[in-house]
Amino acid sequence: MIHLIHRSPEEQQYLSSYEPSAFDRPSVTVDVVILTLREGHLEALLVKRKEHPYLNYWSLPGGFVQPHESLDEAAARVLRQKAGLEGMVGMERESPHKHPVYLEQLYTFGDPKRDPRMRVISVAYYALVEASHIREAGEEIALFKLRTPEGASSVEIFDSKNKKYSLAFDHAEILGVALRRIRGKLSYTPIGFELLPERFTLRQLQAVHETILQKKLNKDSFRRKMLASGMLEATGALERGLGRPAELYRFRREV
Amino acid sequence: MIHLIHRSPEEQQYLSSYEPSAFDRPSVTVDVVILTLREGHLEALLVKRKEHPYLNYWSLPGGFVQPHESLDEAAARVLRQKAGLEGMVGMERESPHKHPVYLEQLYTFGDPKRDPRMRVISVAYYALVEASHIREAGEEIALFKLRTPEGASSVEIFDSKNKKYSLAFDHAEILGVALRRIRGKLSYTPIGFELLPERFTLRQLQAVHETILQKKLNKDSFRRKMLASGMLEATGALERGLGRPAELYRFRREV
DNA sequence: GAGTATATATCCAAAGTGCATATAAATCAA
DNA sequence: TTGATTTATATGCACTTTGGATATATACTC
Repeated sequence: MIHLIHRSPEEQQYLSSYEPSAFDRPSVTVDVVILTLREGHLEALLVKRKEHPYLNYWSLPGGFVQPHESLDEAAARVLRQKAGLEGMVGMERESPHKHPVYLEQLYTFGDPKRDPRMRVISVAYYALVEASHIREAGEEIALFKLRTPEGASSVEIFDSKNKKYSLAFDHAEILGVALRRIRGKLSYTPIGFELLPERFTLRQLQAVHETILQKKLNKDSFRRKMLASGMLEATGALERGLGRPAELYRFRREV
Repeated sequence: MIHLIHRSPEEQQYLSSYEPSAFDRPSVTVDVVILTLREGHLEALLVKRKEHPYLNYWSLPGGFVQPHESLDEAAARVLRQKAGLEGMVGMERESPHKHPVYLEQLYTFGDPKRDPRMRVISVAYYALVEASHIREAGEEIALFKLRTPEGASSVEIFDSKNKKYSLAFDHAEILGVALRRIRGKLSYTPIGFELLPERFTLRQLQAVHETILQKKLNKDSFRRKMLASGMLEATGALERGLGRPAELYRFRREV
């Protein structure tokens, strides 16, 4: 959306002689909160640091923004390189790539002391990923359960054996902002289906919302609200299980 | 919220020998969308550029993030230096300073080509300011009316004579994001009183919401909703005018 | 004091929500 | 095959919320 403007010779002269190193520049990174749902728990994908500072601490996958890539591109690259996922900002999931996931900018963190090495400003993103698309990699990359203590702004993480860990940098704070964002978003968008397969039952969608919001929802009014929103469309197919089969719905992305 | 961790001698050695110039670093600026309400119009404070590129174009007030200040501090500084306003992130308006205003981070813009000189990443903020606190400064700083064309994502600006101008850089886009943010926020927060004096009538608050949302609201249900929210408190004082005097309310910031 | 303007209170119908109950369609066990 | 069980879907109803109309209160102007 940059305006194309005519540049006078004077301006071109100015631009070509411009010396950018006049300012102290911070480093800029992107960190990506990758959220998924497993066994009724909201979990985040974390990577173990192999460098100082916070050596061996678990941290959000991230990386420096490269000179010629946009912030969105940097976030998508981190998603691809660290988690093997194709991310697309703005939930356009119908691309031909393997597993495009919902990706959205979250907030930018710039406390001067958030990294002891130097000034690092981090543009945080969050992604919603269907659990089956995530591959954990042993000691390097793993999913952690999230818990938000009452009234606290940051988040606690637990591994599969329910052992609690501390996060590197201000990443617990970033996770807290991500959880508050997605919870707020649920009140006006059924964003939950980003965590489900393409076709899903209303029950599954409700379970997703309940897990994220940490509270029970009324089944009937949830059904009515979802169907009335016009954002779901019945596929005709049925999900079989114990009891009457349930209609499978899909999100209407074209609207 | 940085974790205090014990640093081993090995780690301290690493930190002191760390050479940060290994990466190409972008410049980082903050740009502040300063919104106010005048004569039933939503307006933004803009400054005329005195340098290339976009010489003599109107632009958002902004500045480079300094090495030792946080992003919030940089935004507050821009507000102070360019508009003479005291900004406080998180709407804590009861500070003893002259005119603390609502200030909140908006979004971060990082297209590699958004500035023709070099890579500049801009962390945008928006501020809500009571019109009486804004001083325009002739040819340098002025308020512009905002208009969002149907379906467009960016914003058009008009001066007091209704002459239309083009904005520098991607600032029209930034204004568009700011307007969408504040409109969305109105649905769950009566943020409108940030644009009013400390004490105001329900009518005034409704007028603010109507101006921002560009649509008429139902008077009675607006009253009920506002009073039921528990966020307003009657002051006992009355606003006199033509007709029956109206109760003056104030926002309950302590809640 | 009459007329006007605006704020506040009351009333009612329409829509939305939480909850209870009824019905439908599958599985499972005899 | 039949009936109990399980889950999905449909229906009914009380309660709340909302939009809209109307009535009343309190100021102003003439």
